[in-house]
Amino acid sequence: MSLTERKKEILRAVVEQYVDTAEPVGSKTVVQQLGTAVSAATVRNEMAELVELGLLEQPHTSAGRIPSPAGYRLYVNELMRRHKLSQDDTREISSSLNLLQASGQEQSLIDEAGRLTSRLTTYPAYALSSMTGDITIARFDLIYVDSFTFIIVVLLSNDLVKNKLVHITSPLQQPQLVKLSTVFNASFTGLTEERITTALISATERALNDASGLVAVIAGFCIELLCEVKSAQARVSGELSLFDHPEYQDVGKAQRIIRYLSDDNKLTRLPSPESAGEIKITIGPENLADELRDSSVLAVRYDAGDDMQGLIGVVGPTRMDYSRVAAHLKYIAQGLGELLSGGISDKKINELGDNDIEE
Amino acid sequence: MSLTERKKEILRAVVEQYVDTAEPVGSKTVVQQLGTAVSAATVRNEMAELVELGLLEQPHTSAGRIPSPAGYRLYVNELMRRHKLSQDDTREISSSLNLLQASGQEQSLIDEAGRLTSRLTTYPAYALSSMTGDITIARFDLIYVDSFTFIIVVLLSNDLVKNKLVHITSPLQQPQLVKLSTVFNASFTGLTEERITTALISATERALNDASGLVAVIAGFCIELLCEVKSAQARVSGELSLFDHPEYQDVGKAQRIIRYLSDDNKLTRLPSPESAGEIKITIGPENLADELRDSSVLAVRYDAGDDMQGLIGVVGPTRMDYSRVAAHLKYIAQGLGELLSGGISDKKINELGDNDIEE
DNA sequence: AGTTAGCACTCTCCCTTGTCGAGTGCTAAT
DNA sequence: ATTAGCACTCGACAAGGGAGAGTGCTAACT
Repeated sequence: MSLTERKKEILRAVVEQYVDTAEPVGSKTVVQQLGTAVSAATVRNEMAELVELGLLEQPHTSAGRIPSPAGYRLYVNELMRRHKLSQDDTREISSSLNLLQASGQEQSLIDEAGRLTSRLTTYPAYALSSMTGDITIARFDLIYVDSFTFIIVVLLSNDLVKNKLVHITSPLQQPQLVKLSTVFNASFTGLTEERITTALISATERALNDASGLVAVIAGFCIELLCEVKSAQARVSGELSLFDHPEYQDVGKAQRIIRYLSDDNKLTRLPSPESAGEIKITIGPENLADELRDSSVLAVRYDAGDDMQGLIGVVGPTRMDYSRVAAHLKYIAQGLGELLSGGISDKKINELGDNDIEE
Repeated sequence: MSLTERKKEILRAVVEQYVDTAEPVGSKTVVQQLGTAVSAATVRNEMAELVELGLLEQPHTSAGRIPSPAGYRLYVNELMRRHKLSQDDTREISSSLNLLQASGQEQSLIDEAGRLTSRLTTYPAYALSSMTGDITIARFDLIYVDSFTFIIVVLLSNDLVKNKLVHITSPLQQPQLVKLSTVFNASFTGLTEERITTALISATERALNDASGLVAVIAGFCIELLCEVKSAQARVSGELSLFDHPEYQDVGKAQRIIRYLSDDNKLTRLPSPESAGEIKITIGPENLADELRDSSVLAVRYDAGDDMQGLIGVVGPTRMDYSRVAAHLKYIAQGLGELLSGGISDKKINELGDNDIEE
């Protein structure tokens, strides 16, 4: 599919104008936008051909043109210019992320990245993270509080610490706790969740001569932990910003999308790019999900060290400033990746070069 | 203010009909609703007087009547009949709460109560909790991981356990950690947040001969914890259900309320009942906040033991089935209170008696 | 052959007009 | 005090018409 240079310019003008105003674009407006001096009539002829090719659409006979999904696609693939983030934007992203980095909580950092994305793009954003590497228990401590109470503290291989206060019915003395913890450190560290089997648990029970079910409680806590940490975390933010856009003034339409986004399972099935830093753009009917048929999704992957990666994405109307949103996404993903993997808090996020867009 | 019995019946009929249909109620409809055999004309006269008294309103000359805020108030205070929860409802509440009780997380139990409230009432719900008693540190442990890493584990007086993994730049050996923890246990336990002063911190630093700022880091963590736990937690759920009601079809109006609810500070300033189990109903303009001027708020207080209490509330249109919502709220609050305070997991929540409504 | 001006045509938007029905307020009779 | 009757008011809805924006087509121009 090779269009004349002029057709491309007209298509670009229509897309950019329409993204800006949300009104069908007429031939006269295109002439104004276009640098080249051609008449409205010429542009009309060209636009008629673009409709023929399926790149533009006409809401009705005597209205201007709007881009079709295929038109957006072509625009995104070939015509889109790189959007340069403003100083304000880069500064806000860097400072927001660096601030949270200080407080240290991984999940809240990812959440914040989502919120930030939503705020800057004015569209709902979602953030997923998942662990790729195996997570195991690195270390195990039992703290004696009183004879009916102790605390389990578990250090995971990804440096997360989890704890649980346990009340028991039959008294227990400190030496017994120490023994318990020694055994657990010996036999439960370094194991992934699947390898903590019932066989292992009952073997441990026998070794410790435990009839009170204490071993089972502690082992259960470990399994729960490992499952929880391994499973992908999804968080959506800024759902309400949908209503700020004219295409979602219809409450039902917006609600369908918000409902869709609130389902974690569905989120994980959204399109995702092949590698870190790439941006995957899915336009209107390219979306498999019915609910998103007239919306577009942009997603970027971030890598945080070897054992963790995730996705940040945005959902909005097909009439979206793809270039601007892509630039934001890419910058945030890069920053997040650096913060999560390095943990080198002194290293500042640098300004970005250019954006690679992947189909 | 004493109305004739018939006026009261008419008012009740108008309120109940309007709550049901959301359409202004005409004299003919009232006659149908009313048991007594009177003509439409009589009802018209009566309704005209009720308008005079400010209890009913007329959207325009030739429309039916709708209740004014004062009308709702009178209805709630004097005319409302007690709503009996259905078996399904009580069963759903009990099982949802008991289920989460098992998993043991306090915050998530409160959250779930909010979600449940929202789902059952079909209105957005909020849930707050706050500690009334003083919270202190009950116990203090430092776990040695390697010479550059240790874990702080803190047991609070309300049985919460918190931890933090700390990386340090200058190496530290286990004996030093033990010493640190002994000193902290001696001087930081039993203190409320305000009593951890900079003076205390520097005194501790001197006592331990600490120049590395380690004491400051640990003390900072303690202060942070105590603040976090003391401050009220607020969670809103079901915001989107607003859109299911005709009075919030206007996106802007609904958005204003949702925005209002998303501000934790404002939530804590919402009206709250005097004592546990009472329901506080605030109708339309009785609300101080402008954003809620044409909505109503129902809130119930729950007590969970001596040192914790909270609020569950619901926001909806003034045209609301106050009786039904109040019954749900009261039942949920009672269940939540029992679960949080007793922790006696075997004791089932019993069916409720009657509801006391407080102005 | 590509480009342009001119012009009739089409369609939406918005305003006005007219009709219908629900519900009222008033009056006079019971 | 209650009721029947009746004129009146107002919103909802459909129909009609003018204005404006933009198109498609044709014929002339380069």
